[in-house]
Amino acid sequence: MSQSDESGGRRDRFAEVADRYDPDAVEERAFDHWEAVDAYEKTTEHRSDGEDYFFVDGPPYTSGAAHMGTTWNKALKDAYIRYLRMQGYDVTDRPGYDMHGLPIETEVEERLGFEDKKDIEEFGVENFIDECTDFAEEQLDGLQEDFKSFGVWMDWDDPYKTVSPEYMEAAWWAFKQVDERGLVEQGQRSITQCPRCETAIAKNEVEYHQVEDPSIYVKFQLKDREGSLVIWTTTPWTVPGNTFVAVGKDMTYQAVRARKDGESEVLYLEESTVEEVLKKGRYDDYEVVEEFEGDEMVGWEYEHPLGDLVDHPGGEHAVQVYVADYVEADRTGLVHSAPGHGEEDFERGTELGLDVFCPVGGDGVYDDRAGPYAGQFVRDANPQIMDDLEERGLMLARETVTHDYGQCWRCDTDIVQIVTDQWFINVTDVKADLLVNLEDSEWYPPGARDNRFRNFVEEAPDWNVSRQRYWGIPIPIWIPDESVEGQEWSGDMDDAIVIGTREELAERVDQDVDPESVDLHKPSVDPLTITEDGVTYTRVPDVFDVWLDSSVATWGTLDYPEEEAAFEGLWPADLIIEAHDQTRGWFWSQLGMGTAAMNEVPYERVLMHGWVNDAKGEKMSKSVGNVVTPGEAIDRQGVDVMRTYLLSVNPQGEDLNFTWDEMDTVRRQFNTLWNTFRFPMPYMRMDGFDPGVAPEAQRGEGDLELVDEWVLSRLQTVELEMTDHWGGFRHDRALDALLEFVVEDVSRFYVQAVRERMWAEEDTASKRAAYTTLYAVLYDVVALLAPYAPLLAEELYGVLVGEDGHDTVHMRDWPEPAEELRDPDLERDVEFLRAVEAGGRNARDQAGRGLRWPVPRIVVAAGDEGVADAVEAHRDLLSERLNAREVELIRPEDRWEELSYSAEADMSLLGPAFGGRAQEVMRALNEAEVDEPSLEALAAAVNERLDDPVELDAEMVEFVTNTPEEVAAASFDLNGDERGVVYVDASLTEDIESEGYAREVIRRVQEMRNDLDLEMDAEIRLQYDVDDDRVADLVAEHEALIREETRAAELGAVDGDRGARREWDIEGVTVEIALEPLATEAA
RNA sequence: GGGCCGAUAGCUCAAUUAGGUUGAGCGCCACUCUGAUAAGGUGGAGGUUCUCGGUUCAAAUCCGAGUCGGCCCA
Repeated sequence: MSQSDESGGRRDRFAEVADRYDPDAVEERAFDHWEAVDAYEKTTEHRSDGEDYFFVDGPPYTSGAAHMGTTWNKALKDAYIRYLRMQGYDVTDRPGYDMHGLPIETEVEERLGFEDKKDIEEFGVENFIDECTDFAEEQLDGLQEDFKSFGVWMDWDDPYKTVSPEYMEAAWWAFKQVDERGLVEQGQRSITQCPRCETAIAKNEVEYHQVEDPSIYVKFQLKDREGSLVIWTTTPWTVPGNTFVAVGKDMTYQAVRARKDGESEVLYLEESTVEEVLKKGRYDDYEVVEEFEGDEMVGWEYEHPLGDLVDHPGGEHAVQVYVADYVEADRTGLVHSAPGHGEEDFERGTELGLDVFCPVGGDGVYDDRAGPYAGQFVRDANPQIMDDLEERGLMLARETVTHDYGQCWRCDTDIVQIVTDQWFINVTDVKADLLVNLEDSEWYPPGARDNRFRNFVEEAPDWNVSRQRYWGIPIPIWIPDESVEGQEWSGDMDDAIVIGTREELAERVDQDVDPESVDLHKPSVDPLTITEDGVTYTRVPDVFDVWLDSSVATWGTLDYPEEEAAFEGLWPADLIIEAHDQTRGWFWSQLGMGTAAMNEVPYERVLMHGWVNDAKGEKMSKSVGNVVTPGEAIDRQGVDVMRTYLLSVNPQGEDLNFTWDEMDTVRRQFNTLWNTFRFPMPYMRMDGFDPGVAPEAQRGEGDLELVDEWVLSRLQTVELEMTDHWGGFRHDRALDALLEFVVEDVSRFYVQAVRERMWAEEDTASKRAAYTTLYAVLYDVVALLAPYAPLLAEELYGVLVGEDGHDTVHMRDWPEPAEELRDPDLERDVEFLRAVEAGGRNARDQAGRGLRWPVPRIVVAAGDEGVADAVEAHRDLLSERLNAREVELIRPEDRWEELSYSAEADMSLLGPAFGGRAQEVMRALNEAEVDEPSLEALAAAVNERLDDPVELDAEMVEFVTNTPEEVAAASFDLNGDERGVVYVDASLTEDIESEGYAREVIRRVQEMRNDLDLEMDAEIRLQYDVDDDRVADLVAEHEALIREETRAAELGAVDGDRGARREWDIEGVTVEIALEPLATEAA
């Protein structure tokens, strides 16, 4: 940090920059600078009067570290926040963290060595919640440090946390709105339950794995007719709960008489399954007795297979056959249905008005109604149930099957499907509103909304928001305390109390509560009771599904309802940015909650990005070992390169395949960028160039030359394009435009073109014009770069402005293109010229004449008017770029008269046509040379050589263009379209040789200067001897040029042995060069 | 098993909106250049546009069926 000063790493304007771009050094300096000048605070303050822009951070879950996907997400958010600020907006940038939920509970349970809920109860719920809080805060700190290290600017001092009282209040408030709209209800649902965690878990929290389960075929004996229905199941433990058998309405069933060991019985099976099932039952043979359509079987009664053991409620319509649309024609085509377990069974059973019988508790253990199985864990009871069926002669076949089965995502316990009381938000009641509100959000990419999201919303079931756990927002429902005699809740929400705020809580509960300081977690609110109209209410014990927490983030971010002003002014969110997995996550939960609570979608724009996969497009996973962490990427190439790489790919829904190669490419481009900045600094410093404090105002000042006007015009065009791309959420394309401009236009063309002007020792108007132009370009480039590579941009901005300007580049306005500097015609002309130039270099290459040697002339045969006009208008530039004394232009309608044409004969056509004269004609053809490539001219030339004229055919000949001696030719094209030919006359004259040799000498001197590590403007004593009198004279003609280019204050013949000396071979001539630096004047 | 998305040069992507000879950058090879030097210039190799089938004078593009990868759901 030797170069830093008290302003925190900002250095003098035009200070010397390192030879190479060194991300570590740059980033350390920039971070220090930010801290020293309070760059973040100053930037937000700077925009505090701007138009509001309400961005909402989707809160990452506080378990686990930031991975490359999180990094991409935060880099995107940071880039847009920076960009929007540069556009003048006052952007809300409060980060958030999702801190409740089962994942953290299980982490903590694991830490404490807990097995199940009983351990938690013993430990104490309050203690457990404290542990969860500590764990979540610890994780939050880690994540936040990571995000800061990515150069992300958000309000790190004041993140919103889903565990804070004001945030939890936001959830309560929303839930109360939902209740007031009549959309809250308690109800039974078939849910996926983790028997270890003893809670419902969301379906998207279920993971599937391969397990081996029983696979049994069971006979259900019919009551009023002979025979049995045959059903198939992999869950014998659900057979006690059997309430009906489902058939397919239009499927065909057969009654078959099957024989085995001399006995026979009638079995009912779907027709296509008969063979297979009877084989499994080892029957000897069978005959089809009768056929039925599914709906003909409705109402058939059967004996419950375990009816004698289990306390099944039965009921008038139970234990019968019904049709259901979930039946498929496989296995047996008859589906054992237990509304107390399966989801489809439940729905169909409820529809049919059947009692729901679920003799299983939340811990997966049978209750007393299960008779002999009571007290057993359901899966442990499987063998006994199968034995009982066997004993009753009902088991047709008993096998095992390996299939996918769901398990809890946190503790890997196999789930059970049971029916329990849960709390729901009835989103299905407002399905139409959901679909209307969804249209109010604008998605990038648009198809994600209209296909994937809409499909999901259309199919979405009611939202089960209750969890029977501890670490979450308590559900704010109080119902009559049923332990009090004479009180029983009606199940009607009108007879329940829903609390919406802390204030309301304090007002209504029987106990003393301070709304300012109350914590809303279970230990605080569980003991609170409400007594109204003689009825005492207690809170339901459940907590919210953690997805409900983040669904209120748009108002939670604003501390609503505690703070009202911000909500009134800002809500709904202008923009959210998350990955495509959130379609069914946060994008959905917010739409659901927003619609249920306020009938609005809480966000106006969605940028939906993808996931980061490995180089082959496969998911990064620890077990596969293909994970790349952000830390590794930063170690290898730095923060700016990593960010810019992540921001260089399409952000709209597509996954990113992470490759080091691509990241290295960004590094190389930054190196070029770095060199582009480095190049003019020494000159500007030496000349004391002062761009003033408001460099924008200087654009176009001084004697601008064509290239200056051109590069300024290109800059305006690039700004236009970039702004356009940013507006369409394609910042990746904006980045392409920027880097192409920097690398192709500024570095490879403009800097090349102004090199000589900057090198001039005297203070010329031309040099100053080059300074102001390049300065203006670089000044805007740092701004355009800032959202992508905020640290590098900071460093380069510091080099450009020193102590002037803003404290940080991020306070800058996004560059506004200046129409008056934009000249599309000029840009197009230069494009043509660059094409011509490439052709010229190609031709020079062929002629073996490097750019250092001038050529007397080039001739451009323009293929069209556009090229011709461009060459005409900018001859000087072209002659300079191609180092040609003269540029001749041949317009498309003309022909260069120095070309001649000859022809090659096609003997396969000449032979048949001319027979014996073919040889003679061929010779004449090959010798003929004409001025224009026409058949008439050629025929005339040929016939001149022949005694008897012949008729020539166009097919017989192929024209060949002959260029004069010493002339090389190359065609050129633009974007693949051929636009003409460049001819380079590479003939030598004394004049040219003189300059060529002189430049060869200069080049060697430069190399020696370089070897001596001389400062750019260090003066030298130069001596040389040329071992060839003619060449010596030629070189001597350009001594002035040599002095100027090599900063040789003294020039003469080699004398003595002082200084560095070296012998060179230049085109076969030995040249001895000696040089030494002259002492600089006293410093 | 279902929905959505993707597959084009070794890599990253463009060309798909009206069907008309598949392109760029990077990488690679050869030559060249040497005061931006971990650069610059010129040339070159590299493609069954995932596969199969269909529509069409003509398909990377439209239709159908698959394969592989991703997300979500079962």
